Amino acid sequence: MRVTRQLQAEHRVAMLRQASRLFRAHGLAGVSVADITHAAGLTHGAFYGHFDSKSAIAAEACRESLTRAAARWLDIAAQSGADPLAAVIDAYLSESHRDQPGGGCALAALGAETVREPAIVPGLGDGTEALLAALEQILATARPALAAEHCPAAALAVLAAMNGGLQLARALAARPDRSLAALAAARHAALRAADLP
Amino acid sequence: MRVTRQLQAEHRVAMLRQASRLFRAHGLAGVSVADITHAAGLTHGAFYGHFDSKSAIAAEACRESLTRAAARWLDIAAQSGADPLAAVIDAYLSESHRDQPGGGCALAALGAETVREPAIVPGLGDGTEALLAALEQILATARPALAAEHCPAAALAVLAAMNGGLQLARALAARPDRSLAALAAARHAALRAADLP
DNA sequence: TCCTTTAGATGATATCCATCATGTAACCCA
DNA sequence: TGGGTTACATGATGGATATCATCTAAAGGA
Repeated sequence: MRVTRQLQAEHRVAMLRQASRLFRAHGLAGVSVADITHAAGLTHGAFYGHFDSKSAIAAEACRESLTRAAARWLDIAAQSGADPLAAVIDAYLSESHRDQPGGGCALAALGAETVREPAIVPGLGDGTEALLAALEQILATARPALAAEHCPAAALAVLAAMNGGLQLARALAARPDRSLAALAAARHAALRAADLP
Repeated sequence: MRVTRQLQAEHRVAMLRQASRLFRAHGLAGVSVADITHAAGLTHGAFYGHFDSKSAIAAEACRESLTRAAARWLDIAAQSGADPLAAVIDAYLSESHRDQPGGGCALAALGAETVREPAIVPGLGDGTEALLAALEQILATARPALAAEHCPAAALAVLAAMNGGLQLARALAARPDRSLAALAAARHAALRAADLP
């Protein structure tokens, strides 16, 4: 039953990836260790050789997922045309993001749950800072008129509007028109939050 | 062991109130039926005579808590001085609200979790609409220059910034200065979201 | 090639919990 | 005021799950 070092590393990555997806889709309590290992093609016995606990993999999944999201934002911004900031905001506050939490932002999907788990807080905090750093960078190039010292506050304001808007749209998902209105309103709020004070 | 009709009604209210507080403080999965009944001074046997299931009390707790929050917002706005909208936003994006989720907004504390529970979604949606209706009413009087047809969108934008800002501040709670900056930035974003388009 | 090490499978354990079943005492109506 | 109703307590149950223990077979160094 033993396995190549290469394969072992792949197993770890697979567990982390599946954990990230499953947690975002079903919440921390909605996913068991066995769910994660099975989704990665293993059994629950493989888990504790790779991770200390369920909380530990959740913390790592949050950090990694948000860090990757930050990189994706920079990509979107780099490949966009007229307004890189608007491109990122539009992608975030989209129907497809609203309807696919498993592939989406971990802050919106897990933030409320993870702040209660001390073992996960650092991972969430680091990941959130990664998102904010990406936003600051985008703001610095996309909004040259914005003074550099205002960029951190603007990034916080933009992320608040994005995150809150996505969750609002999900809370109103049973009322499709209201949910769409929430996405649109949050897009405006996020864009306006990046304006000069 | 039987009890006055009056007392029975009080028991129901007590369970609902404790459930609301406990769920917001510890999440849906972090609170058991026995936790709720014990917090209300009863045992778990009393529960199913009053509520159909844990999900049912959670749905009712969400609806009731948010409806009450909407009323409190109207109170704050009515009793405030210069800017009623700013008063509501300041109270929401305060350190004390950030640090006391058990007494705070159910949308921010439970939104991400409850959207995954079909039985709770209606309660959350209704409660969210109550918040939005209160905001629209406040906007209508506090921002007379805002056209009536823009009030719903403005309310959505304001609530998105408020909710997202609170969660962002909680996610960054381990970095006190950043957390405060998130509250301040979200206050600006929420206020600005209420400006004319 | 052989032996040690070890990744992962299988199985076990202990806990927790939602919900149901039953008992009892006391409210409330007649 | 007495008996039927019933709110709540106690106890039971079945399922789920985090984590630990053990086993085995193959990897990888000598």
